Amino acid sequence: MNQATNERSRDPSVLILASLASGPRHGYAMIEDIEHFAGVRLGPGTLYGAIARLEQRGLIEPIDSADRRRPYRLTPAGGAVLDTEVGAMERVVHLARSRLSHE
Amino acid sequence: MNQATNERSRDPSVLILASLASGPRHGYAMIEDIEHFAGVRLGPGTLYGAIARLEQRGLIEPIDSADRRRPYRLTPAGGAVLDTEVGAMERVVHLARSRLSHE
DNA sequence: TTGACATATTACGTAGCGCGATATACCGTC
DNA sequence: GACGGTATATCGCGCTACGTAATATGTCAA
Repeated sequence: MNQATNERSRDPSVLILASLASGPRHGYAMIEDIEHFAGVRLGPGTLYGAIARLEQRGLIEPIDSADRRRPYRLTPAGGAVLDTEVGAMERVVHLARSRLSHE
Repeated sequence: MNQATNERSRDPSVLILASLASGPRHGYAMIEDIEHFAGVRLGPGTLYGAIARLEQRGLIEPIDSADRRRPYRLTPAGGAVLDTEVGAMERVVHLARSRLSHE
């Protein structure tokens, strides 16, 4: 049984990249950061799954830490992808906005 | 073998809603409209699958036509959802932009 | 010590995407 | 009118990522 009244567009990967755009963070901190700026609280599976995929794609990378936290940071490639993504979203946003308004 | 170098954020459902925001359209016309404004050409399975789900959720509805085309239009609920979605995307876009720039 | 919280890992079911193959109707052209 | 191409939609299927929940483990305060 999943969510039924579900609104899309909280694409975990983009949210993670956006979260890391302000500096390195570990998973749990991302959860809270994302919750603040996007109003979505990602579950652990969702988050760490997405993190693993992003790391595999070379868009984020872990940095060492003393404690058991696993901080990550954006790679240059990750920054570029985020930038591209954001540009694409922006275009859709503007088009939808103009279509919605002049209707 | 699926897409590997895949960039997310071309969420078919949002694209369809955005396409219909300028007036009724049938599936095939959406494919081309979306290709123009988003640069993505959705495959038939992707498109008609998403259309069916949107209809089930009451966000779009079919209108009658003489020929074999099946035009759809946004329902009020669909317009509202699109508006909300777009607002959410916009917030993420702005945040990511500001984080990317001042870094 | 105990209990609450922070943090991460794993397992699993499921939905939606992406692709390809297949219909069928329509249109022009010879 | 037959033929080939395009417009338009349907179906089936694999696969991935999402979502949820259960579990581990470390940390800190009382």
